[in-house]
Amino acid sequence: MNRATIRDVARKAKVSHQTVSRVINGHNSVTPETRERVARAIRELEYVPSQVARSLSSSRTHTLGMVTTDVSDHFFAEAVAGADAEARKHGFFLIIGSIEPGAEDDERTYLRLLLERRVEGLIIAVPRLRLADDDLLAGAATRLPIVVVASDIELPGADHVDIDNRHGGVEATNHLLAQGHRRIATITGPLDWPSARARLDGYRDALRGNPTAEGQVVEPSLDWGLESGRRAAERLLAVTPRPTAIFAQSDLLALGAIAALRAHGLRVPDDVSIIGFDDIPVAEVFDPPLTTLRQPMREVGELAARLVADPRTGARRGKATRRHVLRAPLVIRGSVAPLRVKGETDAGRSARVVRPAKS
Amino acid sequence: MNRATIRDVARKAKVSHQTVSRVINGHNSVTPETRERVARAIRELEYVPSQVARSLSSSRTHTLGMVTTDVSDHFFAEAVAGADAEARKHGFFLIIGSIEPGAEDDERTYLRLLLERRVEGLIIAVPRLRLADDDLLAGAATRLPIVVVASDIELPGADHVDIDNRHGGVEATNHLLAQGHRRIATITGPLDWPSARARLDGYRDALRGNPTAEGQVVEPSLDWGLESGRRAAERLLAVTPRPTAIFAQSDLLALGAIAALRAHGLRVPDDVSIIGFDDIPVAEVFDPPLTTLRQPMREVGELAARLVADPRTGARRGKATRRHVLRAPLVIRGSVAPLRVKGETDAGRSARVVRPAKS
DNA sequence: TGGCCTGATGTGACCGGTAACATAGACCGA
DNA sequence: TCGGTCTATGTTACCGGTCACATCAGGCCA
Repeated sequence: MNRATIRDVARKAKVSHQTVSRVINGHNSVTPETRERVARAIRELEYVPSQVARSLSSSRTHTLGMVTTDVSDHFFAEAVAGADAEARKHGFFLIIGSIEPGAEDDERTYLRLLLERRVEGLIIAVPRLRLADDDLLAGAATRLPIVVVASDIELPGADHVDIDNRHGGVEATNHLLAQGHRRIATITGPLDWPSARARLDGYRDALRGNPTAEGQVVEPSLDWGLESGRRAAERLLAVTPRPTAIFAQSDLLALGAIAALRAHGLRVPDDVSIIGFDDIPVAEVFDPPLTTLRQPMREVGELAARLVADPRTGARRGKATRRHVLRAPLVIRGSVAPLRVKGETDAGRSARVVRPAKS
Repeated sequence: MNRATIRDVARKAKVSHQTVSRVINGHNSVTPETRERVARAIRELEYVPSQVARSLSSSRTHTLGMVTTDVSDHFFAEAVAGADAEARKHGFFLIIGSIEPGAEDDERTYLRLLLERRVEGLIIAVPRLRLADDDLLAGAATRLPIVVVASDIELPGADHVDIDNRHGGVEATNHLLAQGHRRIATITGPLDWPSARARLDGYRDALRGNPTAEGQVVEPSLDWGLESGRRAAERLLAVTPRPTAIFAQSDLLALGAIAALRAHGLRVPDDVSIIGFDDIPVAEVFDPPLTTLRQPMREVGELAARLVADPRTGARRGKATRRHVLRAPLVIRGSVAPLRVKGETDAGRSARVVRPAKS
């Protein structure tokens, strides 16, 4: 047997289908007896209203779309969780489209599918978005609220939510400087990610702001993972003079680097100080506990969802871009130590001083 | 201006709306010229077909629903990612409903919402599901394919996908036994999770299977997290004689425990061996690298999605329950060491032998 | 007692597609 | 030359709700 419809219920309760609709939607002008009769019919027929039909006639889907980079990345998983929770608070469902690494041409397909489903708002959390000048996206921006997360594309009418990565980069580097370090390397994320570039800019800002710093040592990575951190650290070990501190742009990069250093008999933080970026759960129990910058990922997702779900934002459609930037606070633990001035080694080596770079 | 409809396109291209429909769906019997004319009209009007209307008339939504425990949990995030990828391969979209810890009464609401959206299949990954005898769920099971993940509820007609937790528990414990350990404690997950109970059963099986083992020391936790692991380890430190090895039912529990032991001056694995369960990414770079059982979480999600999306499975509707169990292979790293037989301490203490428990 | 307002309920159109069937030429073999 | 078949296209109903409006019975007031 097929699903019961509103008319089946009506027939059974001996009322019109419109009255059933009224009962379902909790309308007031229905007699208690009628209401009860309809309710019973609904129960007996196991009637479940069709959101599909409802959407078609009311042209409201109560659905938000979110396109993200692979959700197995902790950052995005948290953002999705936050967005989902917030969306529901506003009466929306979240459809996510998680883009597999490598299948980036999915973006457009996804966007299209979401638009076909008539989502009422869109969250785009794809840092390496190549849809910047896509007409599909631009067209969408004129008819529904869009929030862009962690990306620097310019999309007129869309809001942007991001971490203040540049400031984070400055803070991380300054923390190392404040501990007396002067030869500070950085392991960056993939430089086609805006966040990686911004953190690198912050690192440079901080070094430039401190005349005693000894210039840049930049190790870019291909991804944000452990193995990349390990490899980057291996390369840094070959640098002379060896840096005394490392700013790793993600916690996984930091942990990978620590593992590599340990494998070479170097202790953290005694021999090399390391600061990460993220504050993933294990950062705290690692040995040494990782000093890092806490990214409020969940809040990013929540804010994004609030912005698309909130009618006041919707009204902004087509207006100028607005940027919302969340700070990543410094969390001091045990992977950064003051520079040892054992009267030698460091001093001896720093004879070859590297000038701070211009750029 | 409002969204263009199929009839607007038809008017513009001077054909009937049905012809437009044919073009959209790539039907064959359309003249190339007509096709081109329609395609142009579509482009000019920026027409995007409405999946909503399409679903209503074809009664196909191409949507799967997945209800999960909070996706910020690594296990479920991976499962969702796997399910999403697999679903798309079969031409389905995945709507997830992530249940916040604490708001477990959401389950029913969620299920209802998904059914209202006429999902064509359902993945239920809520271990502590209290919907077992819910008529809503039972009714759903008769009309659409359902796969239950990591839960032991009996749902006639649904497939079950799970990790072989009991066997995993046996393997973990046997590995410790094989290294000479006899006093082996376990830190369990929350015991209202079937997986936690199954792993505990496995632990018991293994101890019972080895007559020289010295009985059970069970420390249940309230959740799977670091802090719980830490606290459980604290409690284990008070046990005399102190266990020489610990089977922690999750990696986070294991890492938390290691942190606590370290804080008390005990070294892992020299003083205490620890084995985890999960194989989260950082397990490998931890100090010591964590010996653990690798849960194929992504595969679980993929399999679940395949089962609901595959028409052959759909045909099974209403049939008996089928169970699919995936093995969690042992990953040997550095947190388990052979029992030191320093000729004393251990031997001395083990004077007070504890009989293996009955249960 | 009639007119008007209000609350409860019913009627028919409509949302934007698809499905089923109808129609009109073109081609084709007998 | 004619009926049959095939191809390209059109017509109309229908999916299951909501919306706007119609109707009808009381209650109230002048």
